[in-house]
Amino acid sequence: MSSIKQKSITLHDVAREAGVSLITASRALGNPDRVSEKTVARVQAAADAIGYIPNLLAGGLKSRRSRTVAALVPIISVQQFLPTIEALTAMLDREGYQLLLGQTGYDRAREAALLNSMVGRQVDGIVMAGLLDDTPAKARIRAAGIPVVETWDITDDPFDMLVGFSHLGVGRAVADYFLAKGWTRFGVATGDDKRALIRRQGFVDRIGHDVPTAAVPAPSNLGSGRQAGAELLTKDPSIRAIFCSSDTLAEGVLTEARVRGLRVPEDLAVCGFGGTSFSGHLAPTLTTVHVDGSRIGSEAGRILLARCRGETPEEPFIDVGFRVIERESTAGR
Amino acid sequence: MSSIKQKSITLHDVAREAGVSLITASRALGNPDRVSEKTVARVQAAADAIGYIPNLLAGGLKSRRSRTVAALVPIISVQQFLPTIEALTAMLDREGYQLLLGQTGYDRAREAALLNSMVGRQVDGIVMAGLLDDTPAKARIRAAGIPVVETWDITDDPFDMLVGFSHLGVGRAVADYFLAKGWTRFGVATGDDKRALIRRQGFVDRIGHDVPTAAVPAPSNLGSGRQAGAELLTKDPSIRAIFCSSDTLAEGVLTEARVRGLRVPEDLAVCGFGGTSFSGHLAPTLTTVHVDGSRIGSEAGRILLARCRGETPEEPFIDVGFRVIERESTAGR
DNA sequence: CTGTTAGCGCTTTCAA
DNA sequence: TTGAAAGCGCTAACAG
Repeated sequence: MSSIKQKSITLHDVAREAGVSLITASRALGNPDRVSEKTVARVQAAADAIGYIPNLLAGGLKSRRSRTVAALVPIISVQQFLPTIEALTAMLDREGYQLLLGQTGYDRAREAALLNSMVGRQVDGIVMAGLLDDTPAKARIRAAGIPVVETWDITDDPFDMLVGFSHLGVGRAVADYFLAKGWTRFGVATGDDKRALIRRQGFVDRIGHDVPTAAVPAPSNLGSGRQAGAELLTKDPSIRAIFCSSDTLAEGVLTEARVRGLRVPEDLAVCGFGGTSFSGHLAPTLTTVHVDGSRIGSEAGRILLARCRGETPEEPFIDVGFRVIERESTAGR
Repeated sequence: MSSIKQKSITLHDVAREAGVSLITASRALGNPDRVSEKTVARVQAAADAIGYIPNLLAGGLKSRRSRTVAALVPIISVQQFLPTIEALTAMLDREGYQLLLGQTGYDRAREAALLNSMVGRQVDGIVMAGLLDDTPAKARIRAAGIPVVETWDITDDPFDMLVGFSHLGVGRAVADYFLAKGWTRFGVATGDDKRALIRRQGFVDRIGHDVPTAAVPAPSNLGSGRQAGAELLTKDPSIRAIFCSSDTLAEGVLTEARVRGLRVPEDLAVCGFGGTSFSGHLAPTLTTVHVDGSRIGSEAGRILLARCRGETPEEPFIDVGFRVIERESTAGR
């Protein structure tokens, strides 16, 4: 197979084949209501017959709409964001938009570079996992007038639109829940990323005093979860309840507890974060803070597409909330 | 923030600012070796000063290179492919390419539609998770001369380039391993996707007779793994060794076995597939078939980029192989 | 080393 | 309802 691209079939060919002008062919395919039904049918037939595929770069150059949206995540393997990406992609696809994926690697220089690259690609919108970092790219995005949706976090000063929830609130809610259960000896197992540390902060604030903490590099995984669990249980064997910054981390703590002969929840209570589907199928089932990542993706897609169509979404600032789901790992009191 | 895009800063502005012609500015930024160092410096300075970001749509229209690559996966939440996507994205990014992500949803009509859309976006290459389905889009891709890398599978008749391994071989290897251990009562827990079923086929072939099988919908998860485990252990309590089509499924089977009071591996041996990082941190640690998904991504990126540069990769058909990693879940004989 | 010319394929604007 | 003209912002090809 040769990599030389033969000259492709253009709208010109379709027009000739259908016996109409270039622009009529364009309209027949793009704005069928502005052309007679008969003509539309003839152009459609011609396009199908010769296998025409419109060049979206050319169209986008003139119309200034690339029908492309950028999504930036730290690393794609951070499972948290997968349902969001999945829902976003599905929603965009339905409207003929495609998703450009970028990985910042938790690095603001790379984030800035990626954003510039996305601006250069004339994306019609940007969805961020998290808040936009304070880089020079910010000004360019504003200058270019590109709609942005920040997600999975909340702030008083959003760049543009936002779909998220309060991580501080999550930490507090878990602390309240633990306190309501009457426990007194707490620990935290956390990834070292910004939002996880904010959840920890909320937890500590509400508990009222500092709490033994094991921090592992983000993204956390089962192995680092076991490690964090081991660290906490070694450092302070009297710990009775552990708040984990992800369900995966929590699974590691559960595993480590089991290996050490600790019963959950009798000897140790464990709470995760994320509300992943697997959390309900562990043994014991895992208490977690559920966040509707899929909804974040579809809401973000919805308000972004609205703005792409030139509308002004009635509510460009959506708090999807969260809820503590009590399961076996903290039950029984 | 308004969605009206003000007229953007173009190369024209840079040229004027630097006091050179348009094309010299273009070369200074794109092919610096064809322009005097002094001019390059001046143009660079001008571009930086006014915050110029090149319009890649415009450049791509003329040069017929969009610096964009499409990656098609069934669903992004199928974890198997994440390391591949991650490595691919990272490699592309280093060369200034971006990744367009598409989800086929295991549906060939959607796959065909997505491929057409990607062709229309003038992608410079396509990476498929799995083999290209036999759709009309195939002919168009060939006609457009777009390089394609099929991954995670193998065939005698690849469309273009390929980086994968034999699923039949995986099934056989696990059967050989089980047989070498001297076991005789087998079961299979599998997702219902094509490649998982081929692995099962290889397993059954080598075992020499049909084997109790629990099939769950792809993508499999911890819950469906527990379900499959329950189904197998109920249907045939004498089962002694289970081959699972993913590590996640295997984790479900391990969990179900534990809940039922079965010891692994004493009462039941379990083997997964994928070689995910978590498999080594379960308790018991999970025997699995390791596949280097990250390498698949980087090799695919490498040969694809080579072709984008007009080179002919010396080896456009790479078998990355696999290997059975023995761990506690099948140890002890 | 630098510049001029001519488009890439499509859609907007204006006119019929 | 249809068409002609005029570019979108950039780069390939050829001159100078």
